[in-house]
Amino acid sequence: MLKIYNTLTNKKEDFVPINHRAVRMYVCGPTTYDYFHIGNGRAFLFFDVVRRYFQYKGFKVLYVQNLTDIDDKIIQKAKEEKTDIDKIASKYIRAFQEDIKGLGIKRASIQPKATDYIHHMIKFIKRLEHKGFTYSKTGDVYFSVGKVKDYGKLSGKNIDQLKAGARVIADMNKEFAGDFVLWKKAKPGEPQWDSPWGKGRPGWHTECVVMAKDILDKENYSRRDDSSNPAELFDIHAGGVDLIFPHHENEIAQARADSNSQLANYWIHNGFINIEGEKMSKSLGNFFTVRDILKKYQAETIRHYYLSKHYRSSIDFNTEILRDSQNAYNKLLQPLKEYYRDKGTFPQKLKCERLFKEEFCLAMDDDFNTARALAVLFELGKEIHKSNTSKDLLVYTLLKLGKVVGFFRNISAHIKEAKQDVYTEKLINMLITYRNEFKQERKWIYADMIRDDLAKAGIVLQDTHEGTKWYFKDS
RNA sequence: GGCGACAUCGCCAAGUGGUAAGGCAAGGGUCUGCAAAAUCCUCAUUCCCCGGUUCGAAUCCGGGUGUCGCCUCCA
Repeated sequence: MLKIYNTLTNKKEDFVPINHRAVRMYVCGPTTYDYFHIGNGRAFLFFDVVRRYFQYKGFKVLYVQNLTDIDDKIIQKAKEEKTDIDKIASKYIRAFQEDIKGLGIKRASIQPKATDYIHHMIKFIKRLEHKGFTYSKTGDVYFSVGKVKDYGKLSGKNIDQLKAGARVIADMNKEFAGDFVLWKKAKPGEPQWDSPWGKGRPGWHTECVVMAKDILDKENYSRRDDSSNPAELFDIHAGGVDLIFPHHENEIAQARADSNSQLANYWIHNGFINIEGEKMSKSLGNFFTVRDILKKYQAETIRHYYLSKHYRSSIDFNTEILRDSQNAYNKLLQPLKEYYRDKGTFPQKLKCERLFKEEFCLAMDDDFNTARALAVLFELGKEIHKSNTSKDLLVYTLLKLGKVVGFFRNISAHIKEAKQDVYTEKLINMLITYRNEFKQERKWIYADMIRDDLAKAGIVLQDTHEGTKWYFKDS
């Protein structure tokens, strides 16, 4: 039984999907005003693994990830670069898709853009207004948090505490510091849409609620038969811990106000990445973009790094830790490389070795304990070396389970690639022949010269029982 | 001021009542003309400190100490 830690209840709970054959997830996506950093990357990648695991278990997965393409920061960036927000947004949406792909993350089933939903949002805000949850002043529309029962349940806060909160900056138009803006009046020169409250744009907290509902409608995900579930629900709504408050809290508040829905049954939040013990964030400026890290490290290295610790813990980032992950991942790759070099292919269509599979699933079922799951893969790798009789089965199992966490992407192509250039291969084989001649004649100096010079060119020679093998240093 | 999390080998990191997974690094062996790579073996009687509960605690309780997060845009 899969157990998931639910922020809503602060407990590990048995996962019971709304539909027993399908899982619907909504994962908060990027605000597209910059390249995303490795902290964002952790969330995107981890929830990709969650999705893969559900698929591995036989669920059909609806994976929705929004793109926030209208927002203060985008407007700010557009001003700085003296261009308009569409250009900024589309540039970074494209970059987002590229970097996601670079990390080996599967594309979401649906990626709604906030600007495509402005009219839906206006309709939604009108409904909230009609039900008496809002107030408006001079063109801004606010949501009155105090009118929602259970406000603060997700983040474990109560309204009185929020009142006492020392750091809530007073917005003169707000009746209460915890209220949030649903519709923002446009300032001159800002992007704007017509609305019953004048020209303006939606506040950030509204888009996910509206898009989530609409998508379930469109996708024909009907309400659950029993009427105890009053509205469309996702199984999972996910994002980083920083989104718990106020973002997700406010989403729930709106859903409650609108249709007494809690939006999703399970709320999952991943921990932060720290730089030298301190939170990494755009506002602190101490961040690394995934784009830059991908220039130096392969996706699987980064993946290993992310998954080596439980997703709810915070995790440090530095170059040593990536180097460790690189070495670790290469170790995992080794038995596969060896197998492939011997057999020229990988085993197909077997069943996973039972014990390893069980151990792996036990780890993943325990609130996605990827660190424990990786340990199972390493044990499996070790076992492949030792085993004479069941190598095929074990190799197959390693490949299959590894893919659940996103490892071994295009592995056979990757191994083959190095040898594809026929001329290179001929030339290097020629040099190897010469070197062997020198070795026969015990002219070590010349033999070593060939080996050393090739090494400088990035080609490594290995003397083995079956003769001299070579490979490119980075493959 | 309010709320919360965490502290396990040199480093990273699982384990939440039954006697310390895994990875990196390190040391040793095999292989080699020497290397490199690979491979095999070794590597925490002990889990921040002090008390308590228990037949039994890294795990539960109480009290310290330390680190971090949220309460503001943020994954």
